[in-house]
Amino acid sequence: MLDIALFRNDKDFKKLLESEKNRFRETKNAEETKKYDELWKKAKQTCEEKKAEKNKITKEIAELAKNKKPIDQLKEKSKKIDTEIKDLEQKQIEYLKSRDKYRSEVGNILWHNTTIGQGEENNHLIKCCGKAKVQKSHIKQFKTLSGGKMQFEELKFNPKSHVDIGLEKDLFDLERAAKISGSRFYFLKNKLAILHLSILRFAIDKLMKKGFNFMYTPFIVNKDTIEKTAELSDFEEMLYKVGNDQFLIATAEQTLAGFHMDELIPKDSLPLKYVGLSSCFRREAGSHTKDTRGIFRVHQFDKVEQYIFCLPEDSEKIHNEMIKNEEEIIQELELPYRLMDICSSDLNLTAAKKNDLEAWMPVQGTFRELGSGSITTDYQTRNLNIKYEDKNEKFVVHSLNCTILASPRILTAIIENHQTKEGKINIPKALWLYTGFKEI
RNA sequence: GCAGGGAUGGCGGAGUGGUUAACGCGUUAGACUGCUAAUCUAAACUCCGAAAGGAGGCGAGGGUUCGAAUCCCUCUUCCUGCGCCA
Repeated sequence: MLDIALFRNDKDFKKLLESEKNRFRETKNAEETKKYDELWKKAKQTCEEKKAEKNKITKEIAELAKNKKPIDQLKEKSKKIDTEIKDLEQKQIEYLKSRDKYRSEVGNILWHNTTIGQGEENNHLIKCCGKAKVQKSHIKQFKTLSGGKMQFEELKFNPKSHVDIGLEKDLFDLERAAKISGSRFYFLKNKLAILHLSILRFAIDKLMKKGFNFMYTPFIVNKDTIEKTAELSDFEEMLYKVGNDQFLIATAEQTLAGFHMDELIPKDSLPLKYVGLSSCFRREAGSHTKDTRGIFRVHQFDKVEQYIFCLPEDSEKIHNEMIKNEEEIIQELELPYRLMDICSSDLNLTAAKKNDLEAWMPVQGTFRELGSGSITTDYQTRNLNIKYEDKNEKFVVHSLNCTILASPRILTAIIENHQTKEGKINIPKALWLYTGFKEI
């Protein structure tokens, strides 16, 4: 959540309200936060005055007891104050709870160059990369979606969807998965399962070469951690609860963010760069009709994720680096993609800025998200209490996250883009060493 | 799973019911001497407050007490031993 100081200072509060308006959100959360903060402060003050009074009496008793003098009268007085304190304390706690409930619903302050706009159609196209294979009937739409900036060649055959190819070539089993687990589950089979493993390892090796620490993280976190790393809406739509108070992670971002919880990080060790591998679990509630066929949108997948802790002034530079890392990987997988700046209304609360990388899908005739990277400033790290020290003063570190790739989603892009007229799937050269085969 | 022992500042570590959580290391600032070394002095948990000041803090949450790091209960977590196990 945001620094409470931003709500107290008029100038900052104005900026904050403007940011909320630019997100096309009501300013009620911010206003209620401010209101309850003031109530809390007042209640706290009166409560502390009572406590001070009581502490004074306690000290007097200690003095009397030392000299073996009677203390009964003061004891009575102290007990009386106690009941008053209890009431005041109750009030104080309630105000603080309300304050932070509203505060957690205020979005991060938008980054200076975040695209302001409402609705997906206002996302801003940053760049295109690669050469797309486009069916004749999709050319017009392709040109619009790529802003006319992307190279393409017309497909000379009718491409098959990843679902058809997968079933034809016995690369996954969806029916049996549905029978034993439910919809949106899958068995990956044979060479496709190998490709899945290969692609993860390929990505991890690449990032380790860039100096990232590789982390294979837990898949389950406790309530405390999930509350500090997820947003309220995630609990309703995304997260699986297991056991009493534990949750399956929806992304390694949650474990990596929590890795340094309650730590004071030496300034000169920043930035701390992590690349995590984990399975991810998502309920996908509220997306019942979307992408139901195949392995594009599933309840369980594996993801390689970058997560970096850094100094506030380095956020933007590092964000760009992380996006570049993602791009490099997708380029080596020879997938045509576009990079989008997500507009303000479509940002999650944590993100001040978010860029999505979307691959061209020749069968659907549209771009689909492969991953995204966000500037989150100190929004998560404040909850997690991760600080660094500079000249004996403590500051909250900043953090950023960015996908490298998620599989099996990326497999759908590979299958559809790299299929040949003869019905084969070409494996990108970069993966040969890992797969041990060049085509499926 | 069972039994025993722990959890105190950035780190190490004392403190077994009474006013201000000792001490050491490291950090920062200042002084001093050719010096960034040594030495000396000071500062540094969190919250409210412009400040003066006040409140809360010893893994978390409760309780006993005028008063709890210290006593009691529940939980979390770590260590040791035993058991089980891919």
